[in-house]
Amino acid sequence: MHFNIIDVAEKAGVSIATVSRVINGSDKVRTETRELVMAVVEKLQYVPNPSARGLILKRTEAIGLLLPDLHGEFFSEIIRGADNAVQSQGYHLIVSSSHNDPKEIEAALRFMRGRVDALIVMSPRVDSEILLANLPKSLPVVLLNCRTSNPHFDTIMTDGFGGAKEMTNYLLDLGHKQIAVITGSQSNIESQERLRGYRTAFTIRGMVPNKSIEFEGNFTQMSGYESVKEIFKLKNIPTAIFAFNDSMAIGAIKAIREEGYKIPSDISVCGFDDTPMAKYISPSLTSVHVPIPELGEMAIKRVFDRLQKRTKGAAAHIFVPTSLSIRNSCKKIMDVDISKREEVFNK
Amino acid sequence: MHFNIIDVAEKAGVSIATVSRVINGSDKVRTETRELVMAVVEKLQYVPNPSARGLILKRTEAIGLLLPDLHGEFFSEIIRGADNAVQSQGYHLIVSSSHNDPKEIEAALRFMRGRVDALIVMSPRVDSEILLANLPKSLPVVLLNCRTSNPHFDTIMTDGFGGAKEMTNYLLDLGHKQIAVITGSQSNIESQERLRGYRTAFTIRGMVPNKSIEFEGNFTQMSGYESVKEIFKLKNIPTAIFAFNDSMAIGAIKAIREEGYKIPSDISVCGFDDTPMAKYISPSLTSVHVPIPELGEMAIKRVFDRLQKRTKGAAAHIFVPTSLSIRNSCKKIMDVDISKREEVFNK
DNA sequence: GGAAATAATGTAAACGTTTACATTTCTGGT
DNA sequence: ACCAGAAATGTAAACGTTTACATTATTTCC
Repeated sequence: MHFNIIDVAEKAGVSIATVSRVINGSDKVRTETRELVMAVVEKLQYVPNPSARGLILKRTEAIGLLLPDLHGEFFSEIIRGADNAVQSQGYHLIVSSSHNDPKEIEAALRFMRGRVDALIVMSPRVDSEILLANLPKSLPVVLLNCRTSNPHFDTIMTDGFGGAKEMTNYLLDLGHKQIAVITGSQSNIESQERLRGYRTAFTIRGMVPNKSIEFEGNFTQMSGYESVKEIFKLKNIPTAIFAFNDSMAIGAIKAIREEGYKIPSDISVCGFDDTPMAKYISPSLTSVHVPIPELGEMAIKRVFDRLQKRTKGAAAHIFVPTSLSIRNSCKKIMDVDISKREEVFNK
Repeated sequence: MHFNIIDVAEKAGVSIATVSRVINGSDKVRTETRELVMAVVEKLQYVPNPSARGLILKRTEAIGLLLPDLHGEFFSEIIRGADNAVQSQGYHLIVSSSHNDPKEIEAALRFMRGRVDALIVMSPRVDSEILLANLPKSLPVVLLNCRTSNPHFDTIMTDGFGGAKEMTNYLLDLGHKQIAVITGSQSNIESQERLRGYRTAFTIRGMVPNKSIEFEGNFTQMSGYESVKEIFKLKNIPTAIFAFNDSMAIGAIKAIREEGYKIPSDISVCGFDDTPMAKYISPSLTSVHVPIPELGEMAIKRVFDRLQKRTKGAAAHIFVPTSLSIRNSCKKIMDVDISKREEVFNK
């Protein structure tokens, strides 16, 4: 039961061209007629049909945001940052999430084609390289934390390597030597980067990271919890646990306490991402700070730059630095403590 | 640089009608020609233009989801449930969030018009009644936790009243009498419902709720934290604190500990929503369980029923019950304890 | 007052589909 | 071999806009 431009034109006694001009604000149309038309528009509650508009204009005023399965606060913070940024430009966000395997992403991508003016893709799986290869090159695309050898796309990457290295260094400086990690899924490139950073921190000091205390999680609280249960089967309990996101750190903390250990006095724990939650749990969580909403915001900004041709030329590769948010979940190790549990795993 | 149906038709040596028929799977077209066409489609990577399609078909295969500002895990869980449900039907979700004031919602609504086949609206502000009144009645709309006197729309409401009442009862049964609440924004109808439930639990027992220990938060961790700081300025510290969502409960816990009190032995704390986080923090949080992803799922199901005309007739008003997830953050009050702090505020 | 310039408005094509209806091509029965 | 009927394919209108270009109305200037 919607009116179209013809209805408006008839009721106002003008041509559809005039109505169109009024609607689009542009051009010179007599104030008198403009007001007349606007009155009719108002009365009829006329809203231009976006399909018809999109068909001829070839733009939709929407930006597509492709996310993997969303757990925890991370992705909603991304959405928040992105949505705020698009709205300031009168654009809108089309979010498609909850797909991890390339097949689903492809379906989502097909859906997006023609419905959005630009695309922000977050596909952290290693095997999505192929997929990323044949992303539509007809629209601006920004890759968020994706690995690709294709230099054609703008990318934004957080420094997972540097962040993990810094955190590991921090723990080493506190005197920890047996630092277990709980990683994300093996096929997740962010997790890979963080693992690389973790290991590098050791090797830089001439130590060798102990691969037997690297546990694979999947970024959920439960996987953090379960990994710790595994950790406690070890002969020598590590003195610190580095979870590769905050959710797993929280799961880890629960498990550690169930085993009767205190944090940080018995075991230090830290996370990654520094989600809003981190500073509120107890002990407040030491974490690698990632500017999450800003990530979404930056991606949107980039996309608008492309859209408005402010930025032409080669793809940009933005590297977002991380920092340490040091709180109360990690503690300098007591020599006494170590002696009870230390194992000679480094020279 | 995209091909259209005409390109495909030409390359395949058939008419566009035939191509269309092949694309849409329907109708009788010779297997031979079908394969021929499909081959061309494949080669040209042809994807039908959704605008053109939407224009003539008047459907978009997208469902709009309108959310308020998203904080914490609640809304991302809603999205998760909804997205999973739409994907199983080959549909997609257009999420628009981060707007609280009616003006913004209206803009989002205008944007949605013509872009979606149905709408799910979550607008928990009291003053959005007007807005809800002139929601498009040309499409199926499901209202999620919205108050409206308009019986025209399908609604899904969680039983905030019942949940809060039950939780308050539980606390009263544990012997608590001074139960502070930290509410959401005053203008939030869910918060109002919960408050009503809280008060009712008292009055049912012939007690009168102490309004001076009702604190207004805004569903963020920080507001929970700050409310507790206020609470500790009181002469008589309540023995229990009931936060109207889990995020605020977490903020509250932090503040309580900073004041040197233990949970639950000194003060009991409970939340609302039972987000995934709740069972992992420590002490694990007693909370009113709300089936969050299921809420999104139900809304989508309802919308599809309408879309496929399986459900005609009057609007349905679904009432989603809540339940108590009892964990370790609340404790039976010791008589000794109360005596130290009790105030005669009920008969 | 009237030509020239300018401003306002109108006309019609185009965007890329779907589908009712028209046409062509097959099939099988005589 | 031919025809009826069925099956496959094609033609063209329709969906609701925008906009180049054409037309008409208004102003400006002598």
